[in-house]
Amino acid sequence: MQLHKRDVVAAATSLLDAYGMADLTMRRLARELAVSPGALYWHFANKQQLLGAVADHLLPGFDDVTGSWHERIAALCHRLRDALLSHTDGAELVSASFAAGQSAAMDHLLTVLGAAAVEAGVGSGNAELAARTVVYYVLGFTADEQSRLQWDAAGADVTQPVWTENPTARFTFGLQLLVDGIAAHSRTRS
Amino acid sequence: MQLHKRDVVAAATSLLDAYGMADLTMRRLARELAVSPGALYWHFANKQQLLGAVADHLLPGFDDVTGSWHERIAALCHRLRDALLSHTDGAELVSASFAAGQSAAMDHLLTVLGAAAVEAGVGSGNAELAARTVVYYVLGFTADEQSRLQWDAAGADVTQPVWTENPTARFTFGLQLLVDGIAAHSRTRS
DNA sequence: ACCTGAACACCGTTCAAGT
DNA sequence: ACCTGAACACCGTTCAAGT
Repeated sequence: MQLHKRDVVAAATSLLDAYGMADLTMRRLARELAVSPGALYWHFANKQQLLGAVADHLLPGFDDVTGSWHERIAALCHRLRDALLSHTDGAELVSASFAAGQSAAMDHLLTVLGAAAVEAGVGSGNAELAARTVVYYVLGFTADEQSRLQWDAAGADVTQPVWTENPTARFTFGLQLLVDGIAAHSRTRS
Repeated sequence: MQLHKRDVVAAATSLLDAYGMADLTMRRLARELAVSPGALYWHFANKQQLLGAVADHLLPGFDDVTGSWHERIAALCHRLRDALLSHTDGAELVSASFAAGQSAAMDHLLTVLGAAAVEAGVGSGNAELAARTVVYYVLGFTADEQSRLQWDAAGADVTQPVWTENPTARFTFGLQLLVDGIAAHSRTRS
């Protein structure tokens, strides 16, 4: 039976969920699919491209978000965080794919966030940067949160400092900081 | 002649500068130092710890920064960015070490930034998060900037989009956004 | 105390050759 | 067009044994 891109991505996703990024290797994935490692390179140019496809598979849509510009930013960020937290090492995977420019979904999110920033009154030359700043925050915060979560789940019973409590409330606070910053720049032209 | 931690870190730094993170391997480093790979494990528990030491070696001090809280934040962030840009893959290395909790220098920066946030009037429970948000921004922005810089330098003559011009001005703009956000939270208690 | 030698258990990627 | 088999050139880490 023929191997399709979507089968590879599905198998990679379940490997990720079960064992994490360190065990998401081309060889292990090939073994899981009962093909030779080389077979994957017929469908994907390299590992980065495959990881980008996995990232896009686990990310949600970002188009059906409505409301004022700051409501949209908040909703988009919570949606991104939720998706990342739903998969083992999700934040790490998406961060890497975003940095490598291999995630179409993240590029699209940037566009949608940029539009919200423009609506907030940020000059169009700076809107993309405002959008990127928001993305850096969500990825950084969530990667941090997730590594602590997974560390705890792995049985490390070290008592965490106060600041790891109420992660959602803390996430919202940091987000509000960015939204306020964008609002303060409403009168910035570019 | 005995191998010392500082020799290992120095050799690792020059390997990094010359060939980048992908070639900064334990085996290659051992070869450069004319020792066996196992020798490195007498001085460092693992690769992450060694990379953390390299990160701390290339980072500057963060204590002699004066001025108002927003001047201090700006100065600290510019100093961090400058250090990252001074070494091949500097942003990537420090990001990884920070995420892995292996950089004492970054932990210290967090403290200093947190103090500035407290002085800005952010509740002490949220100051650390404000500090982290600033760090996520600097690391994210600079990693992005540096990967484009290094790509160009490697001879890719693709015309970059408008938004890659004036990186320092763009960096300052994004930073201002965060500073404004922190200022807006001056009356937040925690 | 500090290091070697050699092994263990892997990697990503390429490519001639097969079907 | 799609895949196998086998190779190429590596990895990080461990550990008995040496000095």
